[in-house]
Amino acid sequence: MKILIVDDDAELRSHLVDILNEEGYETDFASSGKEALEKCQAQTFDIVLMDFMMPKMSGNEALKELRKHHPRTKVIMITAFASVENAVDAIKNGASDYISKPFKIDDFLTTIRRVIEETKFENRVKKLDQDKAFNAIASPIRRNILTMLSDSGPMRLMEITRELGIEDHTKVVFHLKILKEATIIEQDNERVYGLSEAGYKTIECLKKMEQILLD
Amino acid sequence: MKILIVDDDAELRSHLVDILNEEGYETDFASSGKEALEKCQAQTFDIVLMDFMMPKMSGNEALKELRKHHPRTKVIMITAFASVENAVDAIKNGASDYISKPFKIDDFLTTIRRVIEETKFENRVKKLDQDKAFNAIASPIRRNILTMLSDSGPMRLMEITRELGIEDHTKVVFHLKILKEATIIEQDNERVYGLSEAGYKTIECLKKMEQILLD
DNA sequence: GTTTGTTGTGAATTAAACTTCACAGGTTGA
DNA sequence: TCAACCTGTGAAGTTTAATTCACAACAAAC
Repeated sequence: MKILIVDDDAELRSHLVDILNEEGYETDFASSGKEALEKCQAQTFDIVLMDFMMPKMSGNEALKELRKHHPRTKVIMITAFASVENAVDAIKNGASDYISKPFKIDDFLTTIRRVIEETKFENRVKKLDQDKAFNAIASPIRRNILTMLSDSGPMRLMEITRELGIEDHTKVVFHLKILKEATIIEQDNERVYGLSEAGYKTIECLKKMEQILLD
Repeated sequence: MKILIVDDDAELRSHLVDILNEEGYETDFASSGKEALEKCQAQTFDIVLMDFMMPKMSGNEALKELRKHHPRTKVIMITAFASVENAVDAIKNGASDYISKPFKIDDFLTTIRRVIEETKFENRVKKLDQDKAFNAIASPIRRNILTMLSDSGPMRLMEITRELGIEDHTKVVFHLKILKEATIIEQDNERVYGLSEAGYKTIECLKKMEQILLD
């Protein structure tokens, strides 16, 4: 777990770094929003801990930029105790949580841990989705279905079945179900099968792989 | 099967087009090497039939260009009867076969059919290779092995086994064998496993897919 | 209103992928 | 030389994926 601490107050910054190091986290720090963005460009952090109030680029601006370019790193904002609206603002802009100054070390660590758990959980879910997608495109039949849907647009069950030259339609139903569970294809209310948003991305990948593998 | 006939002699050209159409092939024609390249750019041909001797861009030049930009379309050259060295030249430059002028229609068709059979065979083999590759990357374990080899360079069996946290090394052997059969990884004479040329391409694909699927 | 075609479900079977186990040759180091 | 480790094979067992079959709801066509 790599954590970046961003604060213009050198004393607080190094204090937080010490605490987190003691807990076994890998840390780095930045004294401004600009420096933080540069460090995030160079390496990948799991969590960024950022002060809301900073000179020049405000924490909120840096937050927006971060979420735009590194959607997978979580941001925790440090706000002044009084300003609830700042905290709400931060959440709206994509912060995972906020900590009000002054805070107890225990509360601080609890927040960090919770966000880490959330991150881990999200990653597990994404891994599962990925596994499904890779499995879905592992079968030649399913790849055929996908390229068909890509070339000819949405199709009905029996159209697909006949185009594939398969006699038993339940076999096709089986494969369509797998593609649907992987959210690669979807069915409209008239039961027509078509590529989903993720499906178009998958097709893109497929095309690239075929091209690369065929030469 | 789409065939492109390239010849500056309009009479011979339309004669060949007629013969091939009668045989049920889809045809198109061009009167110069330049025109042929343009047509190949716009659409994909399975076979290009090209006269060796043409004004301006020679058949040989056009052949080279074609092979460079469209390695999957086969080229059959038409040469003058006397010039054996031209035929040899054509083969060296990547032509699949050649036909000496004048020729009998039967011989001509036999050559066309042979090249078509070759193409079909090659495509079947490539399809099989592709299936293997997609299967190989369908397993999370094997994807882990690939990313490990990509990140850390070549590794020995037990290094891989321990890094994966697997107790039974024969399990890893099983997966390595599949990756080896898909020619994604290879073993040097000291039994160290490393990515093959196709392996690097596969990793590239994997990275792209992961990135696309994760967002 | 009966037939024909479409779109499914759920259980049973078959096939393929994966794992585990027993064993064995080869190398290294004490 | 003997013990410890690495690398692997082949068979048996387990699990998962894929196919086939029997059946059914629903719609359209005759």
